[in-house]
Amino acid sequence: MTAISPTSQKRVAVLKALAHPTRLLLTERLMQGELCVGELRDLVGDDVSTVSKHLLILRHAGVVACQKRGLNVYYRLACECFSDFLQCVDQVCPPPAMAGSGAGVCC
Amino acid sequence: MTAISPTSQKRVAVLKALAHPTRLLLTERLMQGELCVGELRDLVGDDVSTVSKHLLILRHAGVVACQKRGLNVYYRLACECFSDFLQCVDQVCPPPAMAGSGAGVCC
DNA sequence: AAAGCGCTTGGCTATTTTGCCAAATAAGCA
DNA sequence: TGCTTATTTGGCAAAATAGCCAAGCGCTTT
Repeated sequence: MTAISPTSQKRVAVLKALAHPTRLLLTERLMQGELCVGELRDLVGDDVSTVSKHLLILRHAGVVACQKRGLNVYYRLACECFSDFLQCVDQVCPPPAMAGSGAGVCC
Repeated sequence: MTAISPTSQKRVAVLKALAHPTRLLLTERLMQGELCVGELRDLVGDDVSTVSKHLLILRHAGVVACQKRGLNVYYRLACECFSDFLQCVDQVCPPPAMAGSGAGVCC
């Protein structure tokens, strides 16, 4: 019955935000640079409203940030360390494609 | 409508496994060393069957591994790089408690 | 072999999440 | 001002997840 610490709560929020195929795809794509909602919708193929809600969740978790310019809202990563983060995820247990490539130091 | 890559699928599996307060707590605790299911149940306070199912999810994602010894099943982290992983999570956007401590390089 | 202990699995309900449509809002343009 | 475009919000039904109880299974001990 150990209580959950504020730090762990924040971790869960970030992890939850990224633990969805569409939201991870959006975030991975934003590593290449900012995009507006319409462009992101084309990328994932969902309804715009759905994409907008996914982006809200990512924003809420502090993963992405946005800026309105004219009619468009441009989204970008809230921090550049995201590629390091993905490398860490892959190292927890390397994905099949990378197994044996030496990329994962454990498992 | 971009398809999800096998690598991203694996990432989602890992992230999903950890994106639950109880499962994150279990995993954080296993950083200190292996424990059996009964001990982990005492830690989180849920029903044993619930804990067992959480552990199955973590095992399936490759986060933890287990070994049966006598009557008990002992769980441990599948790889030692997990503390690095947590640091990465915290850096995506530092938790309130660590904000301003210099621990997070971005946001 | 029978009973006890630790864990897992099956099954069920409650809760949460997802994703669509429709409507509302905001900003540029005729 | 009114129209069009880009995005967000509300609301709902479908799907996924969580957590409890009960039953099953494998070891160990007697």
